[in-house]
Amino acid sequence: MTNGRGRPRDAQIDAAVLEATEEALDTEGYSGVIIEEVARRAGVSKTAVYRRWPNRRHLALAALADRLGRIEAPNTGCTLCDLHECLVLITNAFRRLGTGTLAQLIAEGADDAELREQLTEIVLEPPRRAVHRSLFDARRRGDLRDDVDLPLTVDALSSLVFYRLLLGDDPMDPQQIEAVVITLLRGVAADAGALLREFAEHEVHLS
Amino acid sequence: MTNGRGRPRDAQIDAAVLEATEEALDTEGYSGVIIEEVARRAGVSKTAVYRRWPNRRHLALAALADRLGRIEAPNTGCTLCDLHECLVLITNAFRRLGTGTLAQLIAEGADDAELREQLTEIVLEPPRRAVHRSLFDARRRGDLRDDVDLPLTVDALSSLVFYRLLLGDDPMDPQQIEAVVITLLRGVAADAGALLREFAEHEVHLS
Amino acid sequence: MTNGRGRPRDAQIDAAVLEATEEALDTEGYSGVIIEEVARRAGVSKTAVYRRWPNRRHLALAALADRLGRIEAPNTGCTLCDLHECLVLITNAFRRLGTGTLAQLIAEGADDAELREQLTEIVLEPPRRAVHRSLFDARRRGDLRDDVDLPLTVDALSSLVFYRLLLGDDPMDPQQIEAVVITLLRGVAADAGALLREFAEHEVHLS
Amino acid sequence: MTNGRGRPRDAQIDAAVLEATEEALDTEGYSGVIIEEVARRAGVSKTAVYRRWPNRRHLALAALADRLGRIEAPNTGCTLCDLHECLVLITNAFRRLGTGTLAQLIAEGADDAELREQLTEIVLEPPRRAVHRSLFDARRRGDLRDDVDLPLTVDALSSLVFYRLLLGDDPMDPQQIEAVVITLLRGVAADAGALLREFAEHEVHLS
DNA sequence: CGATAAGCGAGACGGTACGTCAAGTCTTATA
DNA sequence: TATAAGACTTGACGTACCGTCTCGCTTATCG
Repeated sequence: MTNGRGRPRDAQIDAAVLEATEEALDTEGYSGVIIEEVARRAGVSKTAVYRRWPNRRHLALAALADRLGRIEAPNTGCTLCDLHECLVLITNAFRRLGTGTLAQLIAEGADDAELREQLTEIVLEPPRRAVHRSLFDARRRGDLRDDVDLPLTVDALSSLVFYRLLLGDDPMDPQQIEAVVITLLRGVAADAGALLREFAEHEVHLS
Repeated sequence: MTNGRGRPRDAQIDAAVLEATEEALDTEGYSGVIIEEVARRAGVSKTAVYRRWPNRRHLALAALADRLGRIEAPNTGCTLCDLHECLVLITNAFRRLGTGTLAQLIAEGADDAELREQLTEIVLEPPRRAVHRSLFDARRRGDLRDDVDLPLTVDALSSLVFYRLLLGDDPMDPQQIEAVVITLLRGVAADAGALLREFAEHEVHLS
Repeated sequence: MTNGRGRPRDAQIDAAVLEATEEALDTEGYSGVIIEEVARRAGVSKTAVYRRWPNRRHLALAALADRLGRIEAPNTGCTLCDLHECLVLITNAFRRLGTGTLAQLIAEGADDAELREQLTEIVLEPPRRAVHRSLFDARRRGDLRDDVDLPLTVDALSSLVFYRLLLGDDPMDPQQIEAVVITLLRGVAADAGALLREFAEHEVHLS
Repeated sequence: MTNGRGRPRDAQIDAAVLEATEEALDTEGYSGVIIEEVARRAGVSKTAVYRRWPNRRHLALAALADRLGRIEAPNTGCTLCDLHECLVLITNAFRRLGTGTLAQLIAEGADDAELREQLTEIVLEPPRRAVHRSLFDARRRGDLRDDVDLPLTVDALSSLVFYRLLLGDDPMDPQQIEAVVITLLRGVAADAGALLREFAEHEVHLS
């Protein structure tokens, strides 16, 4: 792409801008991400910002992605444990985002297909994949009924987390997550009793 | 409140402005709600708009509320039917909203506690109440297990609808709703088999 | 005109509004005469104000006229004394007006012939007439040269007072007025020496 | 000051805006100087205007100053000629200003000390300086009495011009100026007769 | 005495312009 | 090229005040 011709981009600028953006996101929310201000705080010119990200939305998204990091699906062999852990991870990862930030980005996505795609890919898919992975393993182990609609179940589980983040007064706590996972598993498990016993055992070990 | 003193507000103006706003919301989304333009289209002055709603956000919310209207909890005596019907109603009510509108409003709520409150009260609570009502009746009939966490179950059901509206590629269709309701009910039902049989019967009658 | 039919106007309202206007004029200047505020302070409705004065300009002018009151030409028989007294009266009458008020009214007169006329008639002419009267008497007494252009001399004398009010850092004080009157009289007097001697005598009497 | 950093201001914008403002001033008067309109006519954005002048008042003043240009004191050696010429120059320079413009600016000065200062410095002082210069030279030549109060005489002469511009039905014409100058000089001259003879001679030469 | 004609307070209404803000683009000079 | 600085366009915001109009109510005079 940039094949060495001319002055190379200063990598420190990328970092400084992202940091300033994250800070703005934290303290003021998305609408507080004012490019001129971000640039000033990063000790950088507006030009340098726009050279890297085409607009505010993408900058914010980049900052978000930077912060979210990776969510890895746990794999303990205990279905209930895995799912519970998954949802806790997701909740925590998003918790620090101001409510508005994610919503705003979703909103902006309405006018910008590319953004929507990136948002999905970067922010939404990773947690979904983790949940999917856990359920997939569970099914392979024979823990789930054969007729379970996997994608729908993935949605059912992750939706609650996002819903509470976006619209609830506060995000889910571990007990609530446990209750939901148990309830839902009862609906999809081949042998719910066995799963619950296994889960109880693990909990004992943990405590 | 306004005890007849002074010239009364012209109710037609309220109506005209809301209509113009809804139209803008439909065709351009939230960011297309430009007060000056809305006023112009409603044949009304900007002042008249600002006299009623303090800013764009509140206007948009009012228009939304106006459009959403009431969602009434069905009461057929068949738990599965009720819940299914509920979710279908909600999905349809929100479907016509541009994706972004709701998200945008949620986002704006981050900066405006009053708006957030109204948003909850006006937009979010009504569907929740309908679902709650259905579940409440079901429990009274003894259809649900005694240890069911009702509010959490309400969330679990409504969350999926909103999640798909906000973040999904498209909203839920009736089949998917059915699958989810069945799955979830399996987790909370006192006697899932009975409920399913009843549901099947009703469906026969309908077809 | 208003032949007694209907409820008669409340004279107290006229007074209260004028007073409030004058106060506004004093403290904030013409641009501080905000009708709504004036009405509020007078304990009166906007309607009542507009029923009496067609607009802000006329209201302000009325308040000004109310305050200026009458300026009577002195007639001591001593030309220099009369003129001096005249100019002092004028200066004092206008002194309390905020600089801007008069200027603003003049400015508004550019768009409003009626206002301009009234402004001239009510505010500007009275002092001019007093000066004119003094000079006229002086000429009749034979104190002035026969070829003196009376209107121009009137202008020359009053102009300085207004100039200092409108554009100067501060209005004229009595010493300055004396200096000017003497200088100008030297130019128009039939026998300047005599007039000065007479003036000196009067001053002695006064002290 | 601006040491070459950043994009330099476009001088054409200054010019275009001032021109548009002057035009508005001429055709509509001060109240016709509508920033949005001026910007449009200058083919420039409102922001660009506000970057240069903090508000309407200052813009109008700048336009005025731009138009008034310089008034240079004549120096013919003939006191009467110099003064006459001075006043004619001033009258002409201001004649084209709509009556209201100057008055309005004076009025606005009441609320804005900075404006008042600039107004004095830019608009009022130059003509005063020209008159002062003429009188100063005259005194040096011994044409004036020794006890003459120079500043006051300057005021006496210029005041009439401004008075007629602001409050008169029309500005002074050369004959009137001549009459006034002669009258006033009679009051301050060391030897009025000599000055008048000199003046008469010059007039002959000119015709 | 009741109809008629104002006056009045409260406040909605249309209108016009204001000055502000931030986004994103463009133009210099410098590194 | 990249960068900093900052000018520039664009488009909307929310505010302020003007002068008008519409209510419901009060006060006078006239028939």
